[in-house]
Amino acid sequence: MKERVAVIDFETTGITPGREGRATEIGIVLLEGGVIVDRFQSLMNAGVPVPPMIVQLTGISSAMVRSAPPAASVMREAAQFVGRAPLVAHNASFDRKFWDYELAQCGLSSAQDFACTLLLARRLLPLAPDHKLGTLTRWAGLPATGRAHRALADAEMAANLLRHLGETLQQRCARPVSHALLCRLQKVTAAKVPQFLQQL
DNA sequence: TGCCAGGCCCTCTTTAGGGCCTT
Repeated sequence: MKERVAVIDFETTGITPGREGRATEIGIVLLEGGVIVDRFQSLMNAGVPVPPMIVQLTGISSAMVRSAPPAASVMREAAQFVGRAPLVAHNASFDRKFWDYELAQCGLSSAQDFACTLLLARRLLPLAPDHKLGTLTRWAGLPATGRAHRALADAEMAANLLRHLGETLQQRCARPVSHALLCRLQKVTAAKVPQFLQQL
């Protein structure tokens, strides 16, 4: 995939954006031609405490968040860093909710397409034991990127997985793999993937 | 009042239910 894409991951205080869930950290990896060309990572302070379960999961504490830059300024920087690049995330429906919500908090919006490595892995790697990001990374023999459940390490894992999925797709269809093609593929039901690939 | 995610996918399905995946 020659084009530039931005692979994104949020750490948050909960599952649903709003009063209960706010972003605590964002990690973004810019990928060009399958190669990581730039990285962005920042903790962010949205003015909410981090629940103990989340501290245990991510290692991100309320004290760390309190001393971080305001969420709005981090999101403005993140939006500038991403620019017009299409986005990718693992279980993108989750990260998209927080991307849209946190951007809206500082008066910004985003219209980029989101490709989802979870949906793509279910279609292209059906034999994996499960489709968690960590499992897929180990199963495919992709490099370790650091502490799981930290935003930049998870974004790098998802970027490596995206590259692997691109290579897998390339082997199965004789045409260049683009973000637009991945977005089309993830909308095809799993059972119809062979037919979809054959018609390319 | 009490509860509280939601999109996707599979199947013992489609007038539904339950598991996966993200924090």
